[in-house]
Amino acid sequence: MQTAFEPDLVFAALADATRRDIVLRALGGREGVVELASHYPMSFAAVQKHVAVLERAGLVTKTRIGRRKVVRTEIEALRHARGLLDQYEALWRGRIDRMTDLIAASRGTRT
Amino acid sequence: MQTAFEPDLVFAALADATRRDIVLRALGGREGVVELASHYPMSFAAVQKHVAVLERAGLVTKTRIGRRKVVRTEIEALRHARGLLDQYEALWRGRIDRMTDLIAASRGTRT
DNA sequence: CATCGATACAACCATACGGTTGTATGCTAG
DNA sequence: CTAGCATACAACCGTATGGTTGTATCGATG
Repeated sequence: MQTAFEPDLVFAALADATRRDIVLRALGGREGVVELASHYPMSFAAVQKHVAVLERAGLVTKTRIGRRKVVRTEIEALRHARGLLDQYEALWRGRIDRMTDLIAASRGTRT
Repeated sequence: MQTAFEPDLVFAALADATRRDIVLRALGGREGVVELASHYPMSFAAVQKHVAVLERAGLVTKTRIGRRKVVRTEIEALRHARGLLDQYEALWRGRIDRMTDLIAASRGTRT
């Protein structure tokens, strides 16, 4: 079972450049936390925390391989986030339609 | 000129349920800050701060109408955020393609 | 001009966040 | 079993965030 989609956690996780970069690197699903950490000018522990944030948000998963844990991006979570923004746009279009309807209605039927 | 798209600010702004709701309500572009505040169980000043966060992120704009300032969602900013997630997915597909290429290449030419 | 309604802003508090270092756990290899 | 690498976690620090209340500004109106 996957982690439930929590918009707060997902958007908060994406609100940091380092974490967005980790998401990109983890698309390959080959690097462990040490390899990931080597790319950033901060301590290993800091990167580990970022990975933990991404993991809680469901954006990445870790799978043990030997003595390492490989980090892999969950593309579905990204799609889910995108879908939420899609909904906003759909609602927006819905409002436009409704306003258009109102205008049409008021032109036709007064009141 | 519009506010530059700052992923950190945009995603951080979207990482709060109250702010996401304000974005939805402001799609209509009719309510002032007081009207918006009336929908939430917090002080007027708190809602005002949320609106300010959204404004800094470029997700909403305020326009003076009489003595009120009407808050309206900038749908383009939402599209922009969605576009970034689209790019992630595109990159992901790119990786798949590249991996497929690698596999094909290694089948042909052995390392 | 005095007032009132709508908005803005400052000061303050508690908690969360991003970073650090240090210590503990888990696997793999000799 | 011991050694060592990869990972995890705890404690700590400075700053940001989300909330509060109180005061100040701005614009319309009597």
